[in-house]
Amino acid sequence: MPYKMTNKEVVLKLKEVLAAMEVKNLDRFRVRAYQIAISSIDGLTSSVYDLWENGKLDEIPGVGASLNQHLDELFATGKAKQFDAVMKDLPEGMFSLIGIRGVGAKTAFKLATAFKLNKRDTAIEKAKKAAESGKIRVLAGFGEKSEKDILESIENLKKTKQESSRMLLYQAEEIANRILEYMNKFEEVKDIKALGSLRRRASTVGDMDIAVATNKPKEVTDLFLKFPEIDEILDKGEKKCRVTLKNGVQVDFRVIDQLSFGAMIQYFTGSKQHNVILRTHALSIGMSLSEYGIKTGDKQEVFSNEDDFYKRIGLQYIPPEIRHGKEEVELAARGKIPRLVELSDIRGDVHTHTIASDGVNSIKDMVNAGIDLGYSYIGICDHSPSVQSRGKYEVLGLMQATRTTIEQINDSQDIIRVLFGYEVNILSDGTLSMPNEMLKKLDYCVASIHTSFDQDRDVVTKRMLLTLENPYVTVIGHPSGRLINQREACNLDWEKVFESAIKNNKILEINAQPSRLDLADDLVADAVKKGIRLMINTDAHSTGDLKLMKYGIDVARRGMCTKENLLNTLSRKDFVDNFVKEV
DNA sequence: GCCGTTTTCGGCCCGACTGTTTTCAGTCG
Repeated sequence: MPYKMTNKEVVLKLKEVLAAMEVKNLDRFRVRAYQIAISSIDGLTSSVYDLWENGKLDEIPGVGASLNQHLDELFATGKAKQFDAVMKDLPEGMFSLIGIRGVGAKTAFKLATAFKLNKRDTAIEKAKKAAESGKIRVLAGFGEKSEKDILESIENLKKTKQESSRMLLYQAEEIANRILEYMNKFEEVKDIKALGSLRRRASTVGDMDIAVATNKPKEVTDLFLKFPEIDEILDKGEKKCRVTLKNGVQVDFRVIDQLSFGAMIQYFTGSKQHNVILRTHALSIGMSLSEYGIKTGDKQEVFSNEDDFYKRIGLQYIPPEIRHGKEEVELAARGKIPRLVELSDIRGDVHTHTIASDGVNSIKDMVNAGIDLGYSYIGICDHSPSVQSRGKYEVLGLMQATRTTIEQINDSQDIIRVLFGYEVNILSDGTLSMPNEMLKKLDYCVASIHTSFDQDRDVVTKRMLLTLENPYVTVIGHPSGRLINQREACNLDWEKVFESAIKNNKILEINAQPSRLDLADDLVADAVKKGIRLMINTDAHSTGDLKLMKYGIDVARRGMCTKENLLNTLSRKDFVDNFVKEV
C-alpha cells in the first residue's frame, strides 16, 4: 500500500534530511543538491506523488537517480533507508525547531543537544521555556539578542502556521498594487516593480518581492518602512529589507540605482532554479552573474533593462512566465523560445453561465459584455437542466427557448456570433447528466466533473475516458477538478487522458477562474508538447467574470502556449468550422 | 547528489544581513 504524501509533507521530510546533512557536515555539494531538489519540489504546481505514480519523478529538475530511488522508497513504504541513516544519532527534537524563523540546522542541533530535546512534540515548548528562563543566552555562540529572537519566532510560529497556504495570484496582485501605489507617490522612486512568482504569474504566490530603482536608497527604504500595512520589520540593511504585513504576508524589498535595475529585476524575478541555471550557463562562457550585473574577469557591466542582460549572455529574451528552471535557458540559447499567446489574441469565450442556471446576468448582458471585450464569438453554456426532475418535454422546451433567444441575437447583429452549449456533469460512472439525443441539439457541449472527486485513480480515469469517447462532447471543463488551497485534483492518469483526447479530437479547457486555473500550468506544458487541442474559458458567472481571461492567459503562457495551441484565438469562421458540431 | 555545446568525470550561483565575534558562521533568498 503506497503512502500518499502532499508536496508540503515531502518538502518537510527532505528539509529534515537536509538539516541532518548540514549538522553532520556532509559534502557541501551533496547538501546543495538536496537544497536545489527541495526548492524545485516546493515550487511544483503538480503533485510530486502523482508524478511518482506516473513514473515521472526524474522530470523534476534537481531530482536525479538517487533521490528518485529514495522518494520511490518513501512513497512505496513510508520510509527511505538513506534518509533514516542520515538522520540517525541526532536528537529528534531538533527537527521540530527547524520551522522557527532564524533557526537553521546548526542552531537547532545546538539547542536540541543543550536541552536534551529528544522528542519532536515537546521540543518547541521546552526551547521556549529555556529562552524564557534565560538559559539560551549563556550557550556558546548565543547572546541576549538571539535568545529574544528565538522566543519571538516561537511565538510567531502559531500565527504563521494558520496562514501557511499561499495566496491566489489575484490576491497577491492586490497587495502589490497597494504597495506600488503608496511608493509611487514619492519622487525618489524612479521605477518600482513587483517581482518573484507574482511577475512569473504563478497560480499561487508565497512572498512578495518588490524592487525600486532610485538614487536615494536609504530614503526610499525608510519610506517603505512607513507603509501603513507593515506589522513587523524582520531585517533592515542598506540594500534590502524584509517585513511582514498585518495580513501575514512577507515582503522582500530591494533598492538599487537605475542603471542596474535590469539586472536586479532579472535576479529578483527568479525562479531561483532559473537563476542557478542561468548563472551556470554564464560561467560556461566566462561570465559571472549577480543582481548587480555581469562580471567578465574584473570588469563589471551594468544593465538598466532585462533584454540586454539576456542578450549579453547570448540568450534570447525569456518571458518571466517560463522561467521555471527547466529547458528554457537551453531553448533561448538556440533561439527557440516561441512567441507566447497574449490576451489580445483571444477572440471568444465559450464557458459562460447566465440566470438560466447559477449565473447572475442574462444572455443579452453576457453577449454585450463579450462585444465590449472585442470578441468575435461567445458561448452561452449553463449547467444543463435536470431531465430527471423536470421531465424530458420541459427540458426540450427550455432548450428551444434558449435557442430562439440566441438566434434572435445572432439575426440582429453581426459583431459577435453567439453559440449555444451546455455544461453537463460527468456522473460518477462516466455517463453524462444529459442524454445524447438532447446533446445533439446543441452547438457544443462542455463536460465537467462536479461530484465524486476522490475516486481511485483507475475509476476516475475510466470515467474521464468514457467521456472523451462520447461523440457529443466538445470540451472537457476544468479537467482536474482542483480548487486551489481547497480541493485536490482528481487522481487522473494524464497519459491516458491526453492520449484519448488526441484520438477523439477533444478540447481540454484551461479554466481561468483564479481558484481553479485548471488545467494547471505543468499539465498545459505536457499537453502542448503532445499537440492537444486547448482553449481558455472563464467559466464566467457574471459579465465581470469575463475579464478573468487574463489569468487563463497566465497559465497558458506558463505552459508555453502559442496562439496556435489555443482554439479560441481562431477567427470566427475558423472557430465555428472547428468547434461547432454538425447538427 | 546532480548533470552535460568543457558530456559519464569533475565541476557545482551569488550575495545581504545578523549576532557574536575580532574575522566569521549561520540563515535566508
